[in-house]
Amino acid sequence: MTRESLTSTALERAEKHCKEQGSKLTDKRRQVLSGLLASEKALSAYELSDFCRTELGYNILPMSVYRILEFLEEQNLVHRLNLANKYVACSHIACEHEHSSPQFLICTSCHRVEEVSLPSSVMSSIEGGAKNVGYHLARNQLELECICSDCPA
Amino acid sequence: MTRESLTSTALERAEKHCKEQGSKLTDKRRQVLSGLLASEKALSAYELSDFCRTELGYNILPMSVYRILEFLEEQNLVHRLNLANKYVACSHIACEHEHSSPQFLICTSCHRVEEVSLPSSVMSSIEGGAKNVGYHLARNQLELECICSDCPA
DNA sequence: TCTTTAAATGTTATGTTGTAACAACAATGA
DNA sequence: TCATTGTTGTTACAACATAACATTTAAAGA
Repeated sequence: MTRESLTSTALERAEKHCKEQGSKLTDKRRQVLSGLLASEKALSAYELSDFCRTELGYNILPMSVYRILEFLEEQNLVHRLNLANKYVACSHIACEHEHSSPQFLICTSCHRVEEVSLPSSVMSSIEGGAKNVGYHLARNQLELECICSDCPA
Repeated sequence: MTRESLTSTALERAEKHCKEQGSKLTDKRRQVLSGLLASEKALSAYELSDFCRTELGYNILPMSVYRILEFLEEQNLVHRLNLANKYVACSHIACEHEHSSPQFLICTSCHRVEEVSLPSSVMSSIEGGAKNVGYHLARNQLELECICSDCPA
């Protein structure tokens, strides 16, 4: 599949998904999501606003991007990466696969992101370690600073 | 041991550590480190500047705090938490214990931080998962959003 | 000791990221 | 149609971070 058809498939799925949730994927929201999909990496709200304008001709101010990203995150269509203060499109929009606890490998050089599934023993081991000191996980999300195969070490 | 004596022990160790590295723990650096130790939680550079001034009477502008935190991080006396954009004093300054890969449980409510040691199998399992998709870890540091025992869920 | 040099800190300005508050507009249902 | 709600536009500002240069302090060598 080409990137374009992958993106359009993802947008169809996203629209359907929103409808099922009783909300709507408006034009602006579709534009923001398609921008994030097209960029193929993690972007800050400001970067995404720029990308939408310069690459796709969509004029969306950062303030709106923030709001729309918040909406898309509630719909599980994008993920917020707190480690990088950036957002990525969920890599499972276009496939049927249902993800459990999202785990992200973030390239600190080019900001490409790989969404992986580590063995559940990892998360339970971490959760156990936290419990030992009286903490419990607020979020089942693992974010790791990495270097990807395209970037020099 | 009281908190005060723990802090002064930590400061002594820190000074010794710096000397061994051929650098110096100056007055300002000591003040910043003691502020972070006294706060007993993770603080941003601006929060730490405030804390030093209002709680300890040390007047250090944020710009200097940033520089000093950078120095202290190089010395492994403080850790930068990218997940929270804050800093914590290393919990191993005052003890002999040498830490391997630092792993932090961060209370998203009160910003108390627990520095733990998870079984090495966890990190190697994560590293393996990364390698499978052509990534490798840039930093052996795990940061997790938690709720601590003092805060309501 | 004096001088030179380097290191540390002070100061000001500015860039970046994120949010608050309210206005304007659009869609929906009675 | 009108009222209600949801979405987007707009402006202002708060918080976080760094750049550039001045000043002070410490260290090292003559």
